[in-house]
Amino acid sequence: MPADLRPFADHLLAWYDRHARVLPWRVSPQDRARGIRPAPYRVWLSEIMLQQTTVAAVKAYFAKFTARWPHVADLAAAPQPAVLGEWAGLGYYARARNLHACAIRVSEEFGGAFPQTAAALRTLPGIGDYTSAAIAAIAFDEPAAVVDGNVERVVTRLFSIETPLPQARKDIRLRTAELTPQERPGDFAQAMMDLGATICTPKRPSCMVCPVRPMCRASAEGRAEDFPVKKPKAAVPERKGAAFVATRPADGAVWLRRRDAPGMLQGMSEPPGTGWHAKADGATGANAAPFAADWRFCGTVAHSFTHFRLELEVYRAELAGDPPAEGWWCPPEARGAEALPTLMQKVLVRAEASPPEPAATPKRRLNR
DNA sequence: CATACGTGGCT
DNA sequence: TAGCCAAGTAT
Repeated sequence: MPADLRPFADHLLAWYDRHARVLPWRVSPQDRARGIRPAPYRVWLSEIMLQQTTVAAVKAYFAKFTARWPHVADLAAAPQPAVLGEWAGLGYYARARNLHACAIRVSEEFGGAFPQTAAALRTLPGIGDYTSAAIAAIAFDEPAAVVDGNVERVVTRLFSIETPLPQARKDIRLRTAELTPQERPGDFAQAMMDLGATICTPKRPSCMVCPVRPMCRASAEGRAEDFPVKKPKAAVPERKGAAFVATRPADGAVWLRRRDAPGMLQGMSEPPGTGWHAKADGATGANAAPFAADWRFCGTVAHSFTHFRLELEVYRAELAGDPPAEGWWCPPEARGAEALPTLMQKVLVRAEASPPEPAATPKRRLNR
């Protein structure tokens, strides 16, 4: 490390010693100094959950997962639907599928012990550049360059990097590697993320109380908020479709199926529905039902995904017997364990909140 | 390098 | 409110 960068890590770590956030998956810098190490399983699990996800949202899920599956072998032994069921609501469901696959590989190929280098961790499903470096640094003291969105923000401000993201990534990684100390690399990584989360925030950063302000070029120039520079995003298109909620009068069960096709919400549960088409394609309606029934329109559900906005028409019908389709009845008491993404939770609420009679707009039944 | 991939909170 | 943002990865 260049001599003029050493004070950065020292100042940051001194600040971290006093201001580290207390988090369920974290070992405090004081305990860490006493030789206490975080369990790699807990570090890994928290890092996967925290990908593009807020600390506040993760806490409850981390508690549920560690209570139900205390060790990686427990998770590896679980059926995938159970894992998806616990993950439901957290989003980015490929993470849950990869989490399970990773647990199985660690159990089968590594005897239940996570590999200890970033390079080896990087080969596991769901573990990329950031997560491999974070686990290696936090759990195994490897001085890896840990670069997440917080670090990108901190580093682009430190050096007033004008190159827009993602073009600037390589430069940011090299700068982070130079800043990272040989000692306490895990605390350093967590300190950078805490700094980004609490002081060096995207908007209205608290430069006046920042422990590294003397070393920050953007702050000196009074333009911290100008970084990182980002490439403008494309507008999100709108799509529409329909969902059909069949209920069983005897116990209020709803008919669900599994989304098997690769793509959105793969592996998750849903009431049967149409594909999601460009809004301009028009007509959905009860005619699109997967099987004939007395479908009643219940209103629409709007939901925003990262790359498109969706408007779903919701229909409901009571069924005497089983529908001629793949799926299963989910009684009310089993609802909580279902792998229902938030969108589908909204659909069920919409269907069940709608009055039973009469049909809002009588739609012709032209279904097969 | 660009795009697909969820969700909830905040401004 | 519409947009932005949060401890990214896979392809």
